[in-house]
Amino acid sequence: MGSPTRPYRGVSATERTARRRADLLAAGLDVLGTLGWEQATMTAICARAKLTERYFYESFAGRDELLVAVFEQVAEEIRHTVTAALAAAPPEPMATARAAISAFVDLLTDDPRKGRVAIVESAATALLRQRRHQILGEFAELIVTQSHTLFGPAALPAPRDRITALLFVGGLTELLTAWLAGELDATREEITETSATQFVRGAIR
Amino acid sequence: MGSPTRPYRGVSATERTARRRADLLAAGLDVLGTLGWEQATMTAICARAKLTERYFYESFAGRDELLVAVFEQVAEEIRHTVTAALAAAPPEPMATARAAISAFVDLLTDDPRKGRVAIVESAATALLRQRRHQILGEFAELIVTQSHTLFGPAALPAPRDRITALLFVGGLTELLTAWLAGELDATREEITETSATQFVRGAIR
DNA sequence: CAGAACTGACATGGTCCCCTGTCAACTTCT
DNA sequence: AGAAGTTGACAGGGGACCATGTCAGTTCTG
Repeated sequence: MGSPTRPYRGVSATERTARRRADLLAAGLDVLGTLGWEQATMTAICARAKLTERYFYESFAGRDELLVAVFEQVAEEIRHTVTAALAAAPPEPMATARAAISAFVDLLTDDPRKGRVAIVESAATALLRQRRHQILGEFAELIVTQSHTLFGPAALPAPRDRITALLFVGGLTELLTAWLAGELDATREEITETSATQFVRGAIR
Repeated sequence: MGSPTRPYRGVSATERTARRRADLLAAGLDVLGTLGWEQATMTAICARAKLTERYFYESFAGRDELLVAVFEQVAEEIRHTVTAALAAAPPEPMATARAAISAFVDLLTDDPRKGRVAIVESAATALLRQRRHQILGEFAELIVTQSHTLFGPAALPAPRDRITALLFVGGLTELLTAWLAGELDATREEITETSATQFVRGAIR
């Protein structure tokens, strides 16, 4: 059974495999984001996608590879949303921080599955942790850049800029974990406002 | 085969089971802290402890229960070390923060297995995450208390005090993850100093 | 229309680990 | 010394999931 090459039901071969891949990713997001990693088995994901295991291997080498792909899809969406919010915000520290943070929080709360995948389940396996860690590092880098453009020479010098940025992104994820779990008696505004304040305070010399 | 009740090789029954439990915990710390959660199977832990699976069930209901116990043992050690450092430090903000943070960092670097268990592997399963999260909350609470005794009326009001504390403990774990993995080009002093500064800055109105 | 590709449902073997059970060797107590 | 408790080594059933295979039915192509 080689790769399919012919159209079927009016759909080309490449489009069919692409569609199946997308279905698997959607099913993966659904299972991982609602039932968690322990339940996110190949069989369960295939069942939810209404596809056979054979089509799993058509697009992914194994379970981990799909889960990483799911996570990266969410991460990419976050990155896109946040950079868009950064671009749209007035070039003033508090406003910029507020815009970026609330765009992030909105994304995670609008679709709780993405929130859970991005923040909770992304620490389940070694491979996922590795990617999560790497992406958090990229976000920290983004924050470093922003700090320097916002504050210029008043920004922290290296390596304190990066240390502070890591402290901030890591803290934000833990904070949101607690908040999304309902363990923190605080409003959305208190969360974003306090976080933004902490960022602005911490990013200057 | 009920619970053992007689001495054996000069050791009482309760002491023997306690010893086996301790051996299993030590083996669990070793495997979890060096090979990671995926390898931390009951069989592997029993093999390292030189005990049979039967003695596993003597002290623990299953794999998860032992791993949680391992984590809590490390957490308890951290709590003890940090509160001792807090008590010994001069009652001045920067000195207090420095003392607590470097005590924490020392513990994690002196025994890297504990570092990995406390920070990395503690997010592996749902049960572990739950405990980890809960304990991070307790540390945040500790920070809140410290802030109020250190800064008095100048400390942040609720819920901003707690938000900031969660932001800080979460950030510290992520920061140390990156640093312990060697991905951060910074010295131990830069880490503790920058973290302490961020805490002191963030904890006041 | 006939043959080949494609699809979905299902089956099968394999692996790993959990969990229980057996048994011989050793220690303790009577 | 003999009976009973304790220990370590190992065997084996059971379950979950992975990975591959079979097969009938449908759709396309020549």
